[in-house]
Amino acid sequence: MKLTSKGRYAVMALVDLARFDNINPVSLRDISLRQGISLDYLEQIFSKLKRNNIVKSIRGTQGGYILSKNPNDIKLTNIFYAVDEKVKTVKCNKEIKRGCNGKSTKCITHDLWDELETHINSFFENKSLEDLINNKKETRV
Amino acid sequence: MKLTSKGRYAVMALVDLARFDNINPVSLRDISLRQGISLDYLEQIFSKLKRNNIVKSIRGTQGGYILSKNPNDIKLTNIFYAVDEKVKTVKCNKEIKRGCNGKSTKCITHDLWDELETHINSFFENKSLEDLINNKKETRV
DNA sequence: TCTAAACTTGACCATTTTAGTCAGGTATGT
DNA sequence: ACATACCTGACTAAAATGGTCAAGTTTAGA
Ligand code: FES
Ligand code: FES
Repeated sequence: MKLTSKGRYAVMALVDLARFDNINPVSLRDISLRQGISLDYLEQIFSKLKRNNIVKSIRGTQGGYILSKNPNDIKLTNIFYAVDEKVKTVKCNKEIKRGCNGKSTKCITHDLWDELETHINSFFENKSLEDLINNKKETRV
Repeated sequence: MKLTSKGRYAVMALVDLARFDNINPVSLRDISLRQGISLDYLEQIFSKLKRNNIVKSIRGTQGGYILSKNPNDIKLTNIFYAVDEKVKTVKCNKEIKRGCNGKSTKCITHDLWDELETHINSFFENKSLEDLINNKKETRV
């Protein structure tokens, strides 16, 4: 059960972006340098963030990205959804009315995993970008 | 962020085992058939569970496994630890006093991921096998 | 004593996912 | 014009996953 780089980077990059003023666009090159994330990889991530209306892009010299909403309205859930970082704990496909064992009944641990999924998602739903930009100072490990 | 089969199967198998009486050993073959888990794979998992003192083995005909503790004393945490299903959300290595960026400071999202890790682990710490064997009836999806 | 059931161990492997790289573009402010 | 920065799609090495396979050892029961 681990967080992938895509989700981690997406949040990192957005926090970085949000910490700078949201009038002047921030270039991916800057984020790349500051956070140590590959520029090419960031581009992939931001294309998804843009498609999901989390950031706006401004092309050309002096271009970059800006948030398309208030940091308070961007929840981790939205970010993760945008970059396909999904929480998947049950094995079965809930769409199909069929358990992971192929039977029409749920397996003996289905409810447990479902509860876990809800538990994890609640964390993401209750955290916004705003919550992450307040403590601006980097501190010692 | 997803749960791996090893962790899922370990819990499934133990719930299955715990539902049967814990005096007579339950064979992996039975669990395999009931839960639709590969026997060979189950053997790998149970060897870990045994090393971590969660189950006891009884060899020979009529052998099998029994729980080595009261279901109430077996938390999901213990099971996951035994089969190396670890929750890993931070990127850095906490042992080494160094951030994921190589610097001696934490990255801007370190605290967030650390909080997430705690949040997820609390779920596992508060669930015991006992909690999972009460509702014995399989229900419709 | 023989045999079958069941645990034990370690090596092996195909597939999928991850975490990127690379190679081209296109738009735009100066 | 040209440098900067976004945009797009293809590609890939390495790691993780989810097993399988083979060759044991132990022990109950006929
Ligand atoms: S996880 Fe849903 S039926 Fe098994
Ligand atoms: S996750 Fe710990 S420093 Fe980045």
